[in-house]
Amino acid sequence: MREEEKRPRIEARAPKGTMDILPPESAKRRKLVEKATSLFNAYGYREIETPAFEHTEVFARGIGEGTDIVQKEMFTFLDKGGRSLTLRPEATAGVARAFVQHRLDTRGLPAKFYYQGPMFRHERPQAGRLRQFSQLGVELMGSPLPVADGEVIALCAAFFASLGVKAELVINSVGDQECRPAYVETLRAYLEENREGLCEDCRRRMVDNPLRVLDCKVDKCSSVIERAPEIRDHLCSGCVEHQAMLERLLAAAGVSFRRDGRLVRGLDYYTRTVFEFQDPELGAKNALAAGGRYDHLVEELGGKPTPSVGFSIGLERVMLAGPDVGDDRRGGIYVIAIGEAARMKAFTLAQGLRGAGVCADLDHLGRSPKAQMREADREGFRLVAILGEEELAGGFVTLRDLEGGWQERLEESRFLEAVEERLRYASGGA
RNA sequence: GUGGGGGUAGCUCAGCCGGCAGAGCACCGGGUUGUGGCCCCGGAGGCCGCGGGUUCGAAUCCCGUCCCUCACCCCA
Repeated sequence: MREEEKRPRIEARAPKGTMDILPPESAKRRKLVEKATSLFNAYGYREIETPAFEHTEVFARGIGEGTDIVQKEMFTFLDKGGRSLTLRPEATAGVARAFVQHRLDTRGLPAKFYYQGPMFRHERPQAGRLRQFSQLGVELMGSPLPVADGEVIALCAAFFASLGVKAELVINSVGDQECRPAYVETLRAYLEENREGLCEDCRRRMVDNPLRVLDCKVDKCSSVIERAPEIRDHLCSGCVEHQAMLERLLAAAGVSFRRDGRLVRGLDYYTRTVFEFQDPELGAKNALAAGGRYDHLVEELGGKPTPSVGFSIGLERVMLAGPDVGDDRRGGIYVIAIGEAARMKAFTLAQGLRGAGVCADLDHLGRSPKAQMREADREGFRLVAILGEEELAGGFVTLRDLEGGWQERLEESRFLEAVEERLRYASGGA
């Protein structure tokens, strides 16, 4: 005991960039996830779970050695055999790896998966950016056609619509292996000529990833960027047609969008379509969801060419956008015992209710009737069962409705049926 | 990795021209020998982030340090 007092206090705090999800919030998140996954199911996607960490090469190869994610944002560690492992910074590379490992192409294409779970990036946290965060997403693998892009984008739009979240869709094409290399060279040459007008970061970027200069928000660069050659004017005919068809599909589906030639995503695997759903009111971290086509990722990881498209939604960011996941209705029943004799009865009554599938709780602190009542109210119960000397003697239970305020006496034999009846009107239950 | 703001009760914050550590909300109890919310009364709850310095005296001034937060880069 004395020695324990000398030990320094432990830091009872979640690590930087991580957070605990506490009750009212946790229920809201759960509802949001359920809403999303049932929507994914409705579109024919089935769940895939991949590990929270992979061999580091999966991400280095898949996402791209030159990306910020791989260069500075990965949680990487060695296992006891000296093998390098990395906590997944995103899900697509792992899904693609699983696709290759299990020869999922042999089950018939396209393969449609959704996933949900924590991702990890070693970054400085800020609003809407955490080191551990949750993503929900889908992958439609094996189709090169614009209808695949159109489907996943429409699905994502439907998700935001169902939550009443305003999310503005921005799309672009980053070209493919046929036209992008030439464009990148054109762009690099242009930037080289105008390096005087670029910030330091961009001078560095133009060497290993010129596309990202287009994303720069530094004022100094804006005039150079505005006059820069646009990918749109350098796409090959295949990419032009793909983009045009996608836009027609979106228009036909009633999905509105904005084209932005400067939208460039930070992952190297994207080809042709890239898109983001942005919340203009959310501030700096305004991308609620993002995705695109990745026609060569599966080959890159050792599989057959498998053109694919997908997106992922940032759960925490959607939560910040104030999604409508329905009201919390009162439900369930709290059993109040008055007097010691009644406590035994209250316990068995609660057990009986629970056994019948009714949400029921009771006092665990031996508190006064008033305190039990207050507890029932605070915890959001719809009904209260009251058991006292009178009830015990008369063989009945007093049932009170906390929402309506009325109360009634019920014969014990008819009690369960009556409770179920009342709660049915209250919809759902806690 | 770079810059700004901030660490005082569970939460949101006041106190900061040094002089007894406060408010609102939340929590617990009472007002109602067995009845919630509203109201009234009471109670509990603090290494004033941590370490050092100045001073008779530091939440307050100085130095260091850690942490949180917002923003940049980048990203969901």
